[in-house]
Formats: sequence, structure tokens, C-alpha cells
Amino acid sequence: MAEKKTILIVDDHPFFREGVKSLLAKQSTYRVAGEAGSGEEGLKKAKEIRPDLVIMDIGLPDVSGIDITRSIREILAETRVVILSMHLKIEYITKAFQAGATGYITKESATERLLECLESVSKGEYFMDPSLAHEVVESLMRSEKKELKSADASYASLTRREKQVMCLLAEGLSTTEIAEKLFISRKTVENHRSNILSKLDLHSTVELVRYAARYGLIDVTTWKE
Amino acid sequence: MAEKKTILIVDDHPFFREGVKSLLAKQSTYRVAGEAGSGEEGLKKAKEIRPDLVIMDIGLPDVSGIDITRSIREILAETRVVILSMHLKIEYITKAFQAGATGYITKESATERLLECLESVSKGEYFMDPSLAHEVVESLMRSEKKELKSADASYASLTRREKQVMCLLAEGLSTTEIAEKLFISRKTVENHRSNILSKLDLHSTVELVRYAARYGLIDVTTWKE
DNA sequence: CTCCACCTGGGAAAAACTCCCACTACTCGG
DNA sequence: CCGAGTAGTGGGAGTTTTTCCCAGGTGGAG
Repeated sequence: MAEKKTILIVDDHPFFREGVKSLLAKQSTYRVAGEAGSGEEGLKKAKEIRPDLVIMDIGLPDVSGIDITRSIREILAETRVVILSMHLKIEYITKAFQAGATGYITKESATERLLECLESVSKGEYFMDPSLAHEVVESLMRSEKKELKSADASYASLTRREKQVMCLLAEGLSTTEIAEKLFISRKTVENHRSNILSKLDLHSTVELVRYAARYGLIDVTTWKE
Repeated sequence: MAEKKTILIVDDHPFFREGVKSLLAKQSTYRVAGEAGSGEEGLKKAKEIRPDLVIMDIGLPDVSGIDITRSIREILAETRVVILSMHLKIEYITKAFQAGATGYITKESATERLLECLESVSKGEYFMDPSLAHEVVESLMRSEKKELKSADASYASLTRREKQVMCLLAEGLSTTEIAEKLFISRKTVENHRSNILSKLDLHSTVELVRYAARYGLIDVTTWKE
């Protein structure tokens, strides 16, 4: 890469900006082209220098970094914004990405994480700090289903094979198709199915599907086929 | 840390297992206590050696690594499972975490990522590969703005009677029960059902239920009986 | 009136389901 | 080590459901 990537740092803490600058100074691929201590100033500088990357704090004194991110992305389509925040809350994370951020890392992370993030983002990839995983995972699971009580006690009484057959049934496969898929006899699948219905106190495959959907064994939102 | 963390590797590719082993051999904190080339074997070994950590592939020859993960987590509460998969699809990711996995990384990642992941997971934290960020972010944003597209054109092409039959079918009633409820012949209901499947391009009553659930004709969350 | 979609039903063959049984393998407690 | 229990596999016979094709009656639109 012939030219260095230009970077704008937007953060209200001078020491923090200094830290990032010194980190990036050791790199040959980035050049800090400007810095700002407030949102308004950040937006102004962004328009001025049209940086390749913006490192953005959320907690700015005047406006939220998320709003600035949205403004920057509206004006400068090529500029990627990386959020560098103390906030771990899932609302901030989703809002940041919705506003057009391409990366999100926490200030608790090791400094190498920022470099890693900038590298990914430069390539046009999203980057999310692994330490956000907990919040993200919880949010994902919450959105996919209300609360999965990991099914109930009855479901737990199914054997592994039975659970497997149940999933395939719930996906819409016929007993014959399941038999072919699992390389076992159709009769065996029917037996498993029968045992499943009996154990869960269900009386038809349709009820089984409803049971599976209710307890999140199958994902309603991603059914596409 | 006085004792090394014990690790079980479950993957059907011997070379891959070898690679992970040699990577971990350079570390002083981990000890590979066992390996397995299939899901069944993996579960067996897990019960046997009760490892601190399991490195699990998803695409196993016999059963899905996700199912094995669920089984392991049911039996061994202390054992953490890290999914190491080629799959980037959001369904796999959410299913993995729902099944009780604590980490998820891709096989494309740098090897240090695995070490980083194991470290986080050892501390009881979730870990998610940053390269999953794109899928995860999209899923998060999708879940935020859940627009329910209430049924599609195909459903509108159903006649009133067909819609009525469809709802009853989706509620789990058999054709005979519907016939009794509507005071018509079982044959008639079967014909309606057949027409519905044909119009919606479905091929079984189970698919019909899934269709109904997806388009909100039946409310998954309020199914109680 | 005529046409056509809709609702209704039947017949025969195929597929699926039910119920009961049996064999094997593995695990576990005594 | 042995018996009991559980999981996984499969068969047989009989019943039910589904499939596919057909067809009569009704009611509304042109």
C-alpha cells in the first residue's frame, strides 16, 4: 500500500487521543490526520480532511458519537468509523452499527485490538470486540426467542437420537427422508417418532412442530426454504 | 495456575486435530487430554476425561457438533465448549450458543485467535470471533426492526374455506377432527388441504405449520396446549 | 344462460402410522 | 461377572391417512 490510511480521532480526553496517536505512530500503515475533542469539531474536521478512518468515542460532551457517526457516514461514504467506547450495553452496540459504524471495540481492550480492528475495517469488514460477545450473545438469543427454558423436563427425557429425529421432523422431513438421511430403517424412525410423541405427551407430528417452535428447537425467523 | 487446563478436541479431520495439538503444545497452560473424530466418540471421551475445555467442530460425520455440545453441557456443567467451525451462518452461531457453547471461532482465523478464545472462555467469558461480526451485526439489526410481512401473495390466493382449514390444521387438528368440526366429509378436508399445499407450494402438513408460524397466522408464543 | 371457481364427496392405490414384539450393545449397580 | 435397564435398531400386521383423479351441485359474473 503506497499511501498511509488517514485517521481522525474524536474523543474528549486529550490523554486518550495522545495514547492512540502514539500507538498509531509506531505503525507504518496509518497517519493521524487530525483530532477533535467534541462532536461538532469532529464533524467539521471530518468534512475538512476526509479521513479514511475515524476513531470515535461515544461519550462526547456535546452530542453522542453515534449521531456524529451517522452524519459522517451520510456525507462521506468512503469513510469508515470505528467506535471506541467504554460502553458495553447492547443498545449502544446496535445503535452504533445502525448508524453506520463498521467497528466497535472497548477501551478496556488491549491496544493491539485497535490495530486489529483498524485492519479489518480498512478491508471493509465489520469488526466487533470479542469482549462484547456476552452482551451480543444474550441479545441474539433473546431476539431469537423470548426465553428458552431449554425446553422442559419432558424434552430432556428424550435420548440423543430422539432429539435428532425430532429436529428433522420439525424441519419438515418425512419419516422416509429421515431414514435415508440417518441411514436407518423407516420403521426405526417411526419408532423414535412414536416414542417422542409419547414422552412429550403429543399426539401428532404437527403438535411436535409446535412444541419444537415454542421451545426454540427450531428457529421460526430463519425458516426460508 | 498450578494445573494445566485439560482439553478435548472433537473434529473429524486428523490433520486439523494435529494442528490444534501442536499449537497447544507450545503453551504451558493447556494439555490436550483427548481427541475424537466423531460426535459419538467425542461425547464418550468427554464423559471419560471430563475436560475443562472442548474444542468442537460442527460438521461431524455422525451428528452435529451442536447436539454434542448440548449433551456435554447437560452432563458436565463445568466443561466449557468452544465451537471451531467453518460456518459463518448466523443460525449456526446462535444455535451453538443456545446449545451451551461459550466460544465460537472460525477455521479461517489466525491460530492466536484460538488461544485468545480459550483464555477468555477459561475465565468464564463468552468469546465470539470478530470475523463473525458482519453476520451478527446484520442479525442484530434485523431483530431490532422486526417487520412482520403478514403473509404473502400465495396465501391471499386461498379461498375462505381453505384459510379456515389451514388455521385448524396449523392448530394441530387432524383432518378427521376438522371434518367433524366443520360438519363435512373427511375427504373434503383432505381435498382442501391438498389444494392449500399446492397453492402455497408446500409438501406436507408440517411445512404448512411452519408457513403459518412464519407469517404469523398462528402465534408461537401463545400456544399453550 | 353459461361458465367457472368453490365446496363438496368418492374410489383405489400408496404411504404413513400404531401397536407389539425382538435383537443387540452398552452401562450400571450389586 | 451377571442381571437389569436403557438406547438404538428393525419387523409384522392391521389401521389410518394421504394422494391422485374424478365428479356433482351451487352461486355469482359476464
